[in-house]
Formats: sequence, structure tokens, C-alpha cells
Amino acid sequence: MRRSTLEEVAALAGVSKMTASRALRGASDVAQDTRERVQHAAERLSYVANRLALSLSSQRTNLVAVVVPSMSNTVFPEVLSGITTGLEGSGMQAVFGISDYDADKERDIIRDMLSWQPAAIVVTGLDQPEETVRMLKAADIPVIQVMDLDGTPVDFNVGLSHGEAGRDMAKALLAAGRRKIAYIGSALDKDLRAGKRKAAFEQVLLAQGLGLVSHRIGDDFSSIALGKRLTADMLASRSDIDSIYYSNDDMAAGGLFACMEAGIAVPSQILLAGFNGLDLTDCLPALIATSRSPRRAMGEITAKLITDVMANGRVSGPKTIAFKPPIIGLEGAAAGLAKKSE
Amino acid sequence: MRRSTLEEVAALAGVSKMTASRALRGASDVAQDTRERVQHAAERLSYVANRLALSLSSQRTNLVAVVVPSMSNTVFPEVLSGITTGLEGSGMQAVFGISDYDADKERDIIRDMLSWQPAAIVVTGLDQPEETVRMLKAADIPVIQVMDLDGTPVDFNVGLSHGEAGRDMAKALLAAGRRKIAYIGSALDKDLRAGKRKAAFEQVLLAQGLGLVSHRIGDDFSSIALGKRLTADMLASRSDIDSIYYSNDDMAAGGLFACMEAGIAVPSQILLAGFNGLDLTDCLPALIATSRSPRRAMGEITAKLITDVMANGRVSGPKTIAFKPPIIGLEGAAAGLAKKSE
DNA sequence: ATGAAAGCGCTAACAT
DNA sequence: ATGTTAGCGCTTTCAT
Repeated sequence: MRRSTLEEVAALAGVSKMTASRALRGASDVAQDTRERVQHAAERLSYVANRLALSLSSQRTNLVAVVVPSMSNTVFPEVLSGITTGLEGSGMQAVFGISDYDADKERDIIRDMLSWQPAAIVVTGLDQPEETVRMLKAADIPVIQVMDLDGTPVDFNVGLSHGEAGRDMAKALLAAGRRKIAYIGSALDKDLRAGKRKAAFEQVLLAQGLGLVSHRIGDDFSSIALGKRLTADMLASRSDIDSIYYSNDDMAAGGLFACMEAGIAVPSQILLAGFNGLDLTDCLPALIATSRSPRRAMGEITAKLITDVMANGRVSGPKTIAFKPPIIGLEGAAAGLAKKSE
Repeated sequence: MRRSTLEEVAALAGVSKMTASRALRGASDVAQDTRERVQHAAERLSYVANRLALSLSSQRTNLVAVVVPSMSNTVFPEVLSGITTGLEGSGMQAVFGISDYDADKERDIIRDMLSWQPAAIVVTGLDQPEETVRMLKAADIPVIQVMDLDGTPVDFNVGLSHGEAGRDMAKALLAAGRRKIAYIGSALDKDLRAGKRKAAFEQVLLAQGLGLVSHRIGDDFSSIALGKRLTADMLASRSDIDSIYYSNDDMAAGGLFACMEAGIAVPSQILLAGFNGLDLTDCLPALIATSRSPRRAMGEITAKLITDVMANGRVSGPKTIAFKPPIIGLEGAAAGLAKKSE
């Protein structure tokens, strides 16, 4: 069954293309019975409008392009989910691309998405190379960079400071009385935001005359399995560690499972800290610390920003929206230590 | 900076639109220096091709539309990831839509995606209402239904039988000596595949003269937190249960955490069974049974199917590709029980 | 309330 | 190797 065109619908309804077009879009100035004839014709032919023609002709699309590094890390699907939800009812449609944490791939995907003439584009982070930034600017549409705040945005920016998150966690661990602090992460050359957290985290330790007493960097992407493996490895090599900062919650959850197998009490003996505040973290059989990042909210705010700009031409509020992730799961951590020193 | 067109690139390079088009697409019959002039012109203008015009003119797109019920359940992003990976290098581009487990929304999203004239469309499951099926057929492109096998496919079908998975797990639990079997699930009216597993699971029990000794159905979507809560609730109400079948691994993981808090030994005292074989399952501090579904592989096979059809006009192999998820995490479960009865 | 003409930016098909 | 013409399916603009 070949796809039918507006012309065929119009012919079947006995009107011109133009009238059919108006009728299907619910224009006001179409006679009641004309409208019905056209609608019936469209149904009989299973007519589906051709958006290529529609958008080419009208010089606008309902597309919002969104480029994220990965689908394997739950946080990105959550942001996408938030964007989709936030766009609901606006007539806008989100389209997703995956860059695999690869700057070249990201550039290609952004170019590809731009070729569909989206109404706006959302990209992850602020660390695009110059060429990519130039493309984004040349697109002449709202550009929203999400998740990160540390850097110079092209246009709009919705996110949180990973440097600050790292610093805050370092201070929190120190405040909880920890001094023998280790770090476990995954491919940081890829996950730039995790890298920023780690760098800022270390700076705070350094300022206190402390350093990481141990660290492990996996060469794979973050996962519970990787966190477990690296932690088991670290625990086997030294026994004086009193806390471990992980690149994120998946890694930290794996770390907890490794500690449980090794018979190490968490958080009293070793305090584990991650990043994200995943659903998982709340359910774990021991308390682990984490910075709760508002993934869905960032997605929804991003969507709102976009619908706002589309509706009003220009945005009313600020161009940068900053979130500050609270640290949770540290209740009683200091107390745990205190008991030990009694 | 307004978007530049092919015409402007051509003018800057001092050639016709057509030559510019050929040069940029790397056609063979373009003079070396012409090609270079055009490419430089394109770069200077940050030219990005307009795919709307391109596709409208050439009557084909590189789009593969993919509709999944959710982004919150990790399995779908994994399938999407598999599709994206499998499409890599083919020039095809996956576009995702989310139906929120809602048949009406799914219909609308499918219509929306079809309006972009994709080269193929991938939808989740086989339970679309008639109207949706009609639309899919009218689209006159390859339709691939994924994840499920129990039903009548529109065209291509890649997945596994959830009925069989449910039956297999029931038999496995019985073989492990369990008789006091309970069920815990989430919104089954939405997640039809989980519903199919449960129905088939119960049938096997019934055939043995057994029934579920207890069950809890949450009204929210599956999550670790929900699994934990419902399990805690169930454990508080009766103490004779020797195994629990969950709607999936997230729920089962939550169940494990509830058992740990309640001081119940898993799997010796209560055997927990889920579905999916998530990364998480392998790392948990106790063995839980699960059917390992090949999400990425299903995605990749789907992609291969599509590139195949696109390349050869028709597909070489069968139109249905069936996976059989192996049950894992049952090692020593029977032994656990044996000890108890000694 | 309806229709006709022009054109969105590109490529296919046919020149040259 | 390059250019010309026509047209993809729709909307915009201007008539009527």
C-alpha cells in the first residue's frame, strides 16, 4: 500500500489541496461538511502527513535535538525522559543522539541532527571543541548545554557545578572525620564531569595537607561490576582506608558489595561516597553518601526553557539555571567513627 | 548567523548548485580542484545540508524510527543502544520515541514518527491495537516488532517468548524444591510482557496442583524501591514462603534488600527470582535467579535486519528471530533447601 | 470559504 | 565534468 498524499485526499474529498490542508489542520475558516469530507477521505486512505514537505515548506520543525554521551548510564535516559515529559503538549518532539563520550562522534551527530533543522538543540556538557561550537552557533537556534556548569556556555545552560560537587563531598568526608581517603573511578578521560569532580575533590584534600591514600581508575565505563572489582582489589592491597570517593553511585554500589563480601562495616569502618543519588542508593543494605543530582528536573527545566523561547521569541528568565545537589546518606557517619574512637 | 544554503555555497565556489551538491556528496565525476573549492566554500559558511529538502527530493530518509514504552527501565535504553551500535556505519540514524506504556500515546507517536518518512520502524511488543497495526501496514516500510514473540507480528519479529520464560522459571523453582511460591509485580496492566510471564508461571504451578501462596501487585512502575517495599510487606504478613517470583530484576533486587533487613537467608530460606539478567544481579550480595534476556543483542540483530533489508531489497533470512533466555543464579539453590531438610 | 501560483532546498534525470 | 529542468509534498501568499 503506497503512502497517500494530500493531493489524493483532496481529490477523494472533491476539494483542492489547499482546502484539504486547512481542514486537516483544523483551520477555522473551513465549512463544517467540507471538513468532515476531508477527514473521512484522510482516514480511508490512512493518510499520514509528510513532515518533510510540511517543514520544508513552512520553514520550521517541531524537533528538539538532544545529544547525550550514553544510554548505558541511567542518568542520561532520565534526563531524556525529563525532556520528553516537559515537551509534552507543546507539539515539540525530542530526537535523541548518542555520542559515546567521543568528541568527534559528537560533532558528527550534532551536524546530523542540525541537518534536520531542529527548532532547538540540547547537548551534554560545556566541553565541545571549537569546531562543534562554531557549528552550534551557525545553526542559529537556541542551544542548551545541560548537566554541567563549569565552563563557558554557547547560549543557555542548565546544570550543576561538578567542581563544587567534588569540593562539597571532600569537605563532607573531612567533616565526618575521615582522613585516609581513596578514590575509585572509571574512564575519566571520557567522562569529563567525573574528572572535574575528582580534581576538585583532590584540591580540597591538598589544601588540608592530605592526598588520596590510594586510587584505582578502571579503563572501562562505570558499572556496578567495575566498582566491585576495583574496590575488592583496593581492599586487598591496604587496610588503613577510612573512606572511598567513587566516580558515581554505580561504582559506589559495587564498592559496597565488595565491602560486604570482605566483611567491612559500611559506613562505620569505611565510608563510601558516590554521585547522582540513584534510586538504587536509597535501597542499599548500608548507607552510602552521594550528591543527589536532579536529572529529571534538569530535563524538564530544559524543556520548559525551550517551549518558553519558542513561544515568546526570547526567554524571560536567566540564560543559566544552576542546581545545587545536596549531599545525602551521611547521617550518623561521624557518629560511626566516634564510637570507634571511644 | 542565518543558515546558509547549497546555492550560497555554489555561488561562493563559482559553480552551479548541482556541481556543489555532487562535490559535497563525494561523487566521482567532479574535478579535483572544483571539489576543493566547494568544500572550502562550505566550510567558510559552516554549511549544514538541509535533510528535509534532501529527503523530500530524493524520496528516502536515513531514519529508523524506534518506539519504546519507557526510558526509566534500563532494558529499553539498552535495546536502543544496541540498535544505535548496530546501525553505525550504515548511514542510518535511529530516532527514539517513548510511549509511556500507553497504547493511545503509542499510536500518536508512531503516527508522528511515520510522518518523517522513516526507512523502517521498530516498535516494542506485539500487542498494538488494530488501528496502530493498520497505520504500520499503510506505511509500507519494514516494521520490526521487538522484545516479545507471543502474538502475530505485522512483519519482522525479534524477541523472546515471555510465556516460555515464565513457564521455565516456574519449572526451575519447582525443580529447586520450592512449593510455597509467591509473586510480586508492578503495574501489570501496563507492562504486558511481565503479565505474560506471570500468567504462564501460574499455569505451571496450577498444573502441579499448586497456586501462588501470596502475591502483591504495586500500582507504580517497577523499581528497586517498590520491590523492597512490597517484599517487606509480604514478609511481615506470612512466614512460610520459600520463594518469590518478581516481575523483573529491579523488583527482585529490592526484594533481596528487604530480606537482608529482615534477616532472611537468600536463597536458602527464600529463593528470589526475577527477569532480565541485569548487570546489577551479578554483583548482589546473594544469588538471585533470573532469565538473562539479550537486550543489546536484540537491538543489534534488529539493526542488522534493517540494514540487510535496505541493502538487498528483501531479507535473506527468516522474518522472525527468537531468543531463548537462559536461567541463571540457581546454582546450589536445591542444595540450600536440602541442607534445611537434613 | 475556497482556490491558484509560487516556492521551501535539494536531487534525479537528462542534457551538453 | 558541469549545467538545466523539473519536481518531491506541502504551506504561504494572494486572489476570488
